[in-house]
Amino acid sequence: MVQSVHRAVRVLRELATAGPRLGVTELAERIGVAKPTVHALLRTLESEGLVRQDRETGKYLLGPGLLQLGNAYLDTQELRTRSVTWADALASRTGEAVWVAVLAEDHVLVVHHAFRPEGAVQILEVGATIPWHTCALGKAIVAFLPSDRQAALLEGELPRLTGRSVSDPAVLAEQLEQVRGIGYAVEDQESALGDAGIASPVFDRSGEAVGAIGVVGPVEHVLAEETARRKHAVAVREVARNLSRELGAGRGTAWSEA
Amino acid sequence: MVQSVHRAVRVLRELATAGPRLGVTELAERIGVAKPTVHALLRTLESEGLVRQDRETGKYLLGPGLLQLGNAYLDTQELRTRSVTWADALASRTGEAVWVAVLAEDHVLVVHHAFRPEGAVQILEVGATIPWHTCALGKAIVAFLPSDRQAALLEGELPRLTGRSVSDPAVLAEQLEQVRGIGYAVEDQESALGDAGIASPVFDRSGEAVGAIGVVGPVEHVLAEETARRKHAVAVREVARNLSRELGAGRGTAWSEA
DNA sequence: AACGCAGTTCCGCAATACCGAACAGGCGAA
DNA sequence: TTCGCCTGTTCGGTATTGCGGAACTGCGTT
Repeated sequence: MVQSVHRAVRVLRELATAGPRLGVTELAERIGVAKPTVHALLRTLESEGLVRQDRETGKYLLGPGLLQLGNAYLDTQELRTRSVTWADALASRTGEAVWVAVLAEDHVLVVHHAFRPEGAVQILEVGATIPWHTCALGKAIVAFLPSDRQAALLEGELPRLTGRSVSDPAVLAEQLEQVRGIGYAVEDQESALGDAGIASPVFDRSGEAVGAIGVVGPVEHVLAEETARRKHAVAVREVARNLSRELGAGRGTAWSEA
Repeated sequence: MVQSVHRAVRVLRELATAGPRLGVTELAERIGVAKPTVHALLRTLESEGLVRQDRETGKYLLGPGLLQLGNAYLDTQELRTRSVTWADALASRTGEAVWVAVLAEDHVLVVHHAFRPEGAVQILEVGATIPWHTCALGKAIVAFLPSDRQAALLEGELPRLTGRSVSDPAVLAEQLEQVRGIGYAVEDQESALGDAGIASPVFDRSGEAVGAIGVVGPVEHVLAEETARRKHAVAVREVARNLSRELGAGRGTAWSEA
């Protein structure tokens, strides 16, 4: 484990989470490293374009090179490239926005976003991260993970984003069991009030859940009446299954075990 | 300059540019570093989520952490957040897609993309990079840079992307002079056949050109007839000026010098 | 069955990154 | 204006740390 690289990434993370425009001194005490050390790291990162220095205040903030690398990641993500057409189809079939996501640590990372066909301005959510237990995408993925990883996630932090977030491991475990039974997961305003979602897991040739696809929208559209909800669930599950086949998953993978 | 951080970034860059899914050995000889060293770097980056290892082949590819950092960069980019409403307005006024970009090294980096109001599927170009001299955005920014940076860019590599790309420094210098005169730059299929663009620079309180905003679309829409072209140019320049004011640029900045 | 090549591990050397202390520049208070 | 305090920055000695040669292991091929 290379120490200086580890510290450099911590610097980037700190700039990303704590407000941007941090000074050398502030960064140094946040990370617990001597000031000159942080300075050297910053200079290196700056020469690579991953960090830039505000000429007026002398403070540091994230650099454009990160966006290029982030975009390069998206291109390597086979799930994303393969999901584009399926996501579009699902969006027009359901009339709702469609998200495709993968699991990164204990958060869900949105890698593709097909806009709702109709409707006003929508902001692009690619790159957004959400705690796994507060969204349908996350529950869909985790439900089909090996049980040791599942247990680890259930024991981790389970923050509450809204009054409806579920933070009790026992309740979540039960929900996951249910997801394994029906093949899709549901979120009812657990990450943002007014928003709901339905999602199903996507598998690749290894048989592991590599991500999930699902619809996201106003709770009135997605979950209001039972018939609409069922129609959405069927559409989502079907698309997820097709996408999985395209990624090389055999018929015998987890979603057919249910 | 911290050596191991520099090398770690080189690893990431190599994975981003050369095809993804590179092996340790291949990376080692590309970068000119011993195999065990690269291995240690990769393990560190993997533990940070910036790199992941394909379990089947053992080869390495970019990780999801990069997307999170790239997105965090976008949030720090004041130009982007401020430009959103202006870009939407410009898109509906002109009926074309609108891009907002900054200069990163000798490339232009798209930080915001407002879709064309009408029209079929469009792919999101945020994160895309284009050589500065092959697009209107790039010429608009460079034209108002300090003359030493301008000279450096003109002396650098000027690759040709299409048969219409301009790679002669003298011709480009003349174009930049013209841009300074009229306050906007034009691209005629210099980065992709069939695509054209018109862009104006955006300034901040320091008076430096921090980016550019402009329309991009089929050459038939953007440059076909003189009247439409002029209308677009006026709209672009006006929006760029308003955006600059919002970023704190005084009346006395470069775009009014022309 | 033997080969070659991949990713991985080990260990000693010394190059390298770390940090304490001192420097320079900008801002606010007095 | 002057002082003092706070930045970001530079320097150089120390020993921690990362480096790479050589050896190991497991897979796919010949």
